[in-house]
This record gives sequence, C-alpha cells and structure tokens, in this order.
Amino acid sequence: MLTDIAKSFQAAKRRYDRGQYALAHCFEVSFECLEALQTNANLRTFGNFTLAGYSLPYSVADSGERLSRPFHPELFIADPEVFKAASEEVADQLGNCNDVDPNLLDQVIYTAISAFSLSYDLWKPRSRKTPSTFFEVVIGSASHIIFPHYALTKHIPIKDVGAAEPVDALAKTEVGDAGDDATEFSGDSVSTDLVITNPQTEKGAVVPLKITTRERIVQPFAHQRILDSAYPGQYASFVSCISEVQRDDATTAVKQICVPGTVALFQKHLAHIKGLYYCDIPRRYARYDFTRIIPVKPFHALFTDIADHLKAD
DNA sequence: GTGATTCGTTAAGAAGACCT
DNA sequence: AGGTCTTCTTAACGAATCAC
Repeated sequence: MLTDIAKSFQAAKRRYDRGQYALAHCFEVSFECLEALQTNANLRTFGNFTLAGYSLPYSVADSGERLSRPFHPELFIADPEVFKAASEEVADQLGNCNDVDPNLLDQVIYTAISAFSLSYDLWKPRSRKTPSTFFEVVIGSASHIIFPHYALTKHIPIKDVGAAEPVDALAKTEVGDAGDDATEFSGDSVSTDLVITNPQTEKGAVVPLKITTRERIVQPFAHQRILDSAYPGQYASFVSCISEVQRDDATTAVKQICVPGTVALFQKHLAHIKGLYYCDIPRRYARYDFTRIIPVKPFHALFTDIADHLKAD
C-alpha cells in the first residue's frame, strides 16, 4: 500500500521540482495516507505529555506490528473525507488570495504532513528523510501560490568576503595563521530548504523546514550568521517545524524534546532569526521566559510574517 | 526523578568519477 | 548520452547521558 503512496509522492515531487503547482497533488497523497491508516491501522490514544502540572493527551497509529510517532489528536483531521474537503477549501482560498481560516490552515498542514509521516513510520520506518522532503514540497508549493511573483530557490551563493575585512572577532581567529590562501573558497553556497526572494527589493526569506529539530536547530542560526556576513540586512530566517514530540515506550508517555537554553544562546550570540513556527507548539517553547528572547508562533503566522518582511516599502 | 542535551544509527539524495 | 559506483551531505528517530 505504501508503494502507491510513494509513487504519488514522487509524481508530486517531480512537478514541484519543475516549478509546477503541486499542492493539490500533495493533499491527494495525504488523503491516500489517511485512507491507508484508517483501513490498515488503529488510531488510538497513547499517553500524555506532562510538564509542571500541565497534561496533554497524544495518540499514535498502531499497525499491530509497529507504533507510529505520537500525534496531537486535536490538530489531526483523522477522517479522510473531512480532510479532503478542508484541504480543498484551503487550496482554493490560497489560490484566490482570500483569507484562510488560520486554525483550519494549521490543521490541514499538520494533518497533511502527519498522515504521511505516520504511514512511513508504520510501513517504511527506516526512511527518515522522506517525510521531511514531503514537508518541503507541501510548503514550497503553498509558497508558489501565495507568492506568485517571488522567486523560490534552495541555495544562496556566497560571495567571497576576503581575509582583509574580517566581519568580527570570531572571523579574525579563523584567518589567523592559516596562510595566505585561506580565503580561496569560491562558488560556495548556503544550502537551505526554501528561499523566497522579492526580485524588486532583493530581500529574501530563508525558511528552514524541519519535522522536528532537536539539536539540529543550530543549523538555521549558523546559516543566518553566514548570510549576515555575506549580505548584511538582506535575509531573514523563519524556522518552520511540525512539532518536537517523541514516544517514550518505557513510561508510555510522550516527551517534547526541547533545548531552550541552547536556542536562547544561539539567538543572543550567534545570529538573530525572526521566529520559530510550529503546528504543535512545544509547551516549553511557549513560555514567556523563552518567547521574550525568540518569537514562537503558530504555523499560519509564517506566511503573513514572510509577506511583511518581503513587501516593498 | 525530571527536564535538558547529546549520541548512535539508518537511509535518502546529490555530485562526481569512471566506464561503456 | 546513459549507467553504476563511490563519497559526501542531510534528516531525524529512539536511546543514552548529563545536571540539578
């Protein structure tokens, strides 16, 4: 059953790679996943996430043989037909530049990505990369619709900065005694998931897309730091994720893998990014002591914030 | 014990080398 | 031009470890 889903996904990806509209095709893939889950697995409660007296129930998909990652049942549209109607509504409204119900948008994105991920967890659990590729295609396709006049790319070429003008104290220690040819890097580029550029202003929005981040959160900050050095003031990063949850089979509970201290340090001292955007906002990242350092917002705010950043003055 | 952080691992994809 | 082999990069899960 996953063979068909994988084929549909590859077809959608090929369209996307050619720069064609692929959102509806992605939603069809998610619909197929929901049907497969309904037919061949059992969606059931698993356990709670708890933090300081707060408790939130999570569910899993159970194939009898294997358990999926946990998902948030209130964000997840389990009924395939309901999802189909909701996703078509969202796609239509995006296409017509109408306002989309923000909560519906969050639910549709969360369900689309989660249904695909759950299916891979159950029937192709070793494929770790594929769900995130799907995420990339979904958001890239949506961006095509929302920003029809902006350029979408995946790489930003980095011009040579040169040792003569180190950008700061950190760079100074790098060039030091490595010899005169230490700066002979050319043709380098920052490889990201999605870059949206306004050709008028040349401003760009970098959108790292990750299902979960864990300690890999450092990458968007490092990229932003590089871009600040090569193109001061031109790029801003909007880190987009689904959730940070993980099953704990020993206690039949759900954990949210967060690194708040590390992220706060990156934001203060490595590079400044615009915000973290989650479908299922981790509880620890929603606390004021964290959000006063770095904004954490629901997923639907992503597109409006990018539009604000890119618009001509 | 609990929350924060890091590690170990498997696999997919991209790019280049080499062959046909 | 097209195959396939190798190497490098990237994604992200579950488990392990750290710090209080």
